[in-house]
Amino acid sequence: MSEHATGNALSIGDVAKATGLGVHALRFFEREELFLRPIPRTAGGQRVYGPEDVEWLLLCSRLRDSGMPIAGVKRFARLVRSGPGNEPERLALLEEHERTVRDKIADLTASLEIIHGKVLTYRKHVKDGTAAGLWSPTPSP
Amino acid sequence: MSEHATGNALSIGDVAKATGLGVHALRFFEREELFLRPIPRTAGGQRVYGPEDVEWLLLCSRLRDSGMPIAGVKRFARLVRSGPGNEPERLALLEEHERTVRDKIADLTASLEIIHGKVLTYRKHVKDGTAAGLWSPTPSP
DNA sequence: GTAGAATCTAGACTGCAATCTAGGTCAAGC
DNA sequence: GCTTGACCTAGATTGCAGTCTAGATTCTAC
Repeated sequence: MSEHATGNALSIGDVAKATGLGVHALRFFEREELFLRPIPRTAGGQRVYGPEDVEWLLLCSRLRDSGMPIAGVKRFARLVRSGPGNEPERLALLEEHERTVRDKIADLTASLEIIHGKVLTYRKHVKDGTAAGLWSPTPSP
Repeated sequence: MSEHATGNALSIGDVAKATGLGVHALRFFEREELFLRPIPRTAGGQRVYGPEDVEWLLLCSRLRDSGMPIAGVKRFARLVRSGPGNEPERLALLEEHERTVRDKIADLTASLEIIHGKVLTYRKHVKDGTAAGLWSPTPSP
């Protein structure tokens, strides 16, 4: 199934390579109903994916990596699966997630500033050899 | 212990309020040796914290919230506890964490761009009423 | 036609980081 | 002095998100 694809059929291993997900994760996602359609099988029962499944998985990975829980992806998948008519709900879900990602970035940036401040302090003290007694959390340790 | 502090003694509940951590988490942190010193106790066995413990916990929270695992915080605490002389190691640990935080922010920003793109697409289609058929992961769903 | 790689299922297991439980003890206000 | 709320320990449990196992089957290449 990996070779000279007659068109676009992909094995689970191909999809794993293409998405960076493990085969276990792909089967898990299917159990969790994160796909947009029932993945077809060969006569022998092996999964046959199409490129659109890979596309979808890449989006799912983005959502997951940016902190959306499986349950959120599942809700989005369910909306998409249920066809046209619920676009405002999909939009709301995405907007909500966008907000949480922005908040996350803001939090990380705030933490980064503090951490970077510590780094600068330590660099200075290590360079000067004046490091003794360094520790108290702000702004020293 | 919460009232008119004679100086600065804090109960576990006070510290929980001050740091946003739960009392369970504070006891857990102590078992994990994340503190810079053994927390003293009253005659009756109750923990007595000082403001410096709160300061330290606030830094720990920043490190945790920015993705440093407990084991990392523990290593840092151990370095600080073991006194002057290892500042270059502390610096290395903080620099390493700073790098991972920057990477995390970069990843989130990349995801955010994709998500925001979807949001824009959905907004447009919902507004136009042309939403039918929207779904394929890039750039539609 | 057969060896070896890849895949299948159901279900058990992992790791992290708390969080909660049970069964008490302690302390502060009235 | 007593009630009520905060606190104590040790250990069990939770939740999330995979990840792995075992044992069987299928597919691919020679």
